[in-house]
Amino acid sequence: MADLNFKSIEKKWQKIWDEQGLYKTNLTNAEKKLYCLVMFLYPSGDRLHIGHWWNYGPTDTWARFKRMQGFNVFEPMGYDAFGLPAENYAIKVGVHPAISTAQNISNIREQLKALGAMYDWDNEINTSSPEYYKWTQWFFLLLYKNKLAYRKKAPVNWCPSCATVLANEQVVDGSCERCDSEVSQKDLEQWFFKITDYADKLLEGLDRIDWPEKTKSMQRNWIGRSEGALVKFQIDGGDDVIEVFTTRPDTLWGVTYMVLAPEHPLVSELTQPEHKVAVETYIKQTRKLTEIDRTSTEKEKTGVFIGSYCVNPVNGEKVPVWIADYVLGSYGTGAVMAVPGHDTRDFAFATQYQLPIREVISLDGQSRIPLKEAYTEPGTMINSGPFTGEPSKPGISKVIAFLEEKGWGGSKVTYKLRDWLISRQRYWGAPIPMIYCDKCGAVPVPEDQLPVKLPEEVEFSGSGESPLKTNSDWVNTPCPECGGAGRREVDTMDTFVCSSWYYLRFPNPNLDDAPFNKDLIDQWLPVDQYVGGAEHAVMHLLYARFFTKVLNDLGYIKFDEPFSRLMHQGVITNSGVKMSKSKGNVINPDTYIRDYGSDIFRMYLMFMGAYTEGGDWSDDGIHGMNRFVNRFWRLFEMMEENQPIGNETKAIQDVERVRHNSVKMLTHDLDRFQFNTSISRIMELVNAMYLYIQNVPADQQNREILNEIRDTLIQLISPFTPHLGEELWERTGHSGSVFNASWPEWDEDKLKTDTITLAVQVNGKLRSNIEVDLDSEQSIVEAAALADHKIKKYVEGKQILRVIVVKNKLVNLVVQ
RNA sequence: GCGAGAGUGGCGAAACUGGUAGACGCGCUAGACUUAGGAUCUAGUGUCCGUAGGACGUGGGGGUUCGAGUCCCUUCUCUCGCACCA
Repeated sequence: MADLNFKSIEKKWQKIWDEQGLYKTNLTNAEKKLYCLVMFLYPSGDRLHIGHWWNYGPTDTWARFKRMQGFNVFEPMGYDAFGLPAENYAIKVGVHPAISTAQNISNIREQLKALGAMYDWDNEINTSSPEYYKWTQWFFLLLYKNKLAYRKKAPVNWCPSCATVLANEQVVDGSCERCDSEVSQKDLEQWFFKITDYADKLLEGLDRIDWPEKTKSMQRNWIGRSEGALVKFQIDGGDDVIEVFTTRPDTLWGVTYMVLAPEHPLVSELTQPEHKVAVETYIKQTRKLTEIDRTSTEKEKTGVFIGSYCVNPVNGEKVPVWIADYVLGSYGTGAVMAVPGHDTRDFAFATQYQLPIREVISLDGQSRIPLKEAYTEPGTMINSGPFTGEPSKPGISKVIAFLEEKGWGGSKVTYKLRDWLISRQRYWGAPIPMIYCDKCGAVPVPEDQLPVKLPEEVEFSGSGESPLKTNSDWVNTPCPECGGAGRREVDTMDTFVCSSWYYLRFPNPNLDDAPFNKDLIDQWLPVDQYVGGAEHAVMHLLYARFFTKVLNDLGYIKFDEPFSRLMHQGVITNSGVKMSKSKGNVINPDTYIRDYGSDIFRMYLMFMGAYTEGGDWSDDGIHGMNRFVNRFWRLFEMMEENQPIGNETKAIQDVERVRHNSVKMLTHDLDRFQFNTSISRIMELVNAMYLYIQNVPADQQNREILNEIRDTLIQLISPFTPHLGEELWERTGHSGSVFNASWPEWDEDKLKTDTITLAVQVNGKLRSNIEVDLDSEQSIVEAAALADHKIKKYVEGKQILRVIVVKNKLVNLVVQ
């Protein structure tokens, strides 16, 4: 047995796996199926970095472990291949995105193979291939037909650097999620998916899935369901009605003014001539503010009176109408009834502009006028007409009923969630399959004409005009309805549309008459284990759930949640800074893989720390992992050269105990993605083996048990170092792949020892250790503890008040 | 500002329902084998004082308990998420 040559064994086993099709999943058998999916990757021109390995390596280790536990594991990989970087590259260098993407994919596929994962390469998918995006377009039409896709002109988020609009989810603190540029507002006619129709379903489903609580709460937060009332305020001396949404209808009697968002449609109509200049100036100012400035809680509240009044329906009072930028046009009705006595924002505004503050809720029914701050807690309704004296909490529904009865309003649920804007003014995406005809309007492309292929000949300007516009041959097409002159939609779809359904495609990536095979995916989905970055919490993960729910509603699939269990890998930083190409601090794994091999590198990553935590990159310990894996290898070398031939039974028991303990702990830890502690269990077993082999002569060493432990060791390490595992499995005379061998079992009885060392404490402080029989009675333990010579001096001449015995753990003597 | 999570040796980190803090590893020290070793093996390694043996130790302060890294209160620091949502 020669020194470990990882290069040759990696190549050797990758070739064998490939030839034997070891990782081709038999999808016709869904018994004990396990669909393990890691978020697919964007094929950029860069090499895979440490973050990719951190994402894919451990997940593959987990999948291999599950396979050995007897699961029929399906672990596919694909490419989220549409997107801006390829197009920006085309603008800069002139290489067509289709060419650069194909090149990147073929490079990345090679790198992925070096990782040695169990990917089923026959099931690879590429979202930019016509065979795939045909079905992305089909989904668009499906949503369109079901009134879940619509076109409207609306103020939308515009990223000047990406030269396209963005969905709300892609705007982070007023900046582009992708490039950090400040996002501005533009009025454009765009396509939306009606995800808001699914707000309640998206909320409800969260209770049924095993996801990190944090992610679920982010989604709940994003959906932002809020229950309250809609109240109609008639304009004084006019026909117009201002509708407001409020969660506190119980404070209706405390309204002293009304605030509209500056962009509210009634503003211009209600502005009186003498206020016009001020109002217009204010609106202009608001426009200039970025979303961040406008929604900053730090900012002092501003606003102007527009000259009109409206009437509070419950008491007939005239209240002035203001506009203020703290009221958002996009939430609720874009109008707020201001109750400064019981809302901190209204209070601040009223104080600023000396508007009246009225008290209508009181903790105990006693008035505290003048209020020093808004009282926002529940209490007793006061100065509230017929409701005076009512407790405010139940008062909410009573007032709602009252409003309904009078026709002044009613109950209402509002959401923060907005419809998903999917149009992008870019080239490298799936074309939206719509045609505009002067006679027939917007006409969907008939399904049998899909895919609407991306034309190759376009001009990439990056100007913000859709590049597809520049190919008039492509744009001009007959209207499918009337045959007259039609024009194709020139925007493409957000790439999040492509990734909203890719997990459905993997089992049947080449199906050409449907996006997926219903029978097959009803058996194989939902995904049992999904792994990916937490940054997708309210984007991809919300959109994918939406798609699944739509398909479920329309009867296409049986399940309504795509990912049963979700895990987020942590982030690997470099000196505390998140790695990114733009910062130029990306650590390339290539040199490590060259020096140590993919197995050792993967295992070192997993040993660094908790998977979900991530951590700061340092290669300080990689040398130690190299040492360990070589030590592991040498153990086999030693056993081969100096074959154990005895049947000694005493010392071997210690090794057996470690073995069973290692198997037990590792099985438990691996299940929960606790790779670092799993690895330390293997190390413990290796250490125990070394001790044994070095202390017991080979002619006495228990041959049979050692051979068993040897096999166990290979099985335990294989998910971490798959190439090494296979090599050792073969060298120790096994036929077939170690990944077809079953995961070792442990025997609880083997973990026990006859005697056990107990800690002896006096007044809670450790003073000695005693040896007693396993499961000894309290009286025996107590006597043994008192007999201990070290303990004697702590107890002598003192009164023993209490003796606490924790079975097989410790004894604590409480003395005075 | 609100919410969640975290803070443990020189370093990466362990510790199940409160029960011997620091598993496993890096680094370091000593020894062995060596022409040599940045290889390997063995032993040691929380801090302080020491001869046995002690004292102190999980961000700080307080509490509950026979016993607290773990539970409670308070405070500091960091990370993440949300942030005028009516």
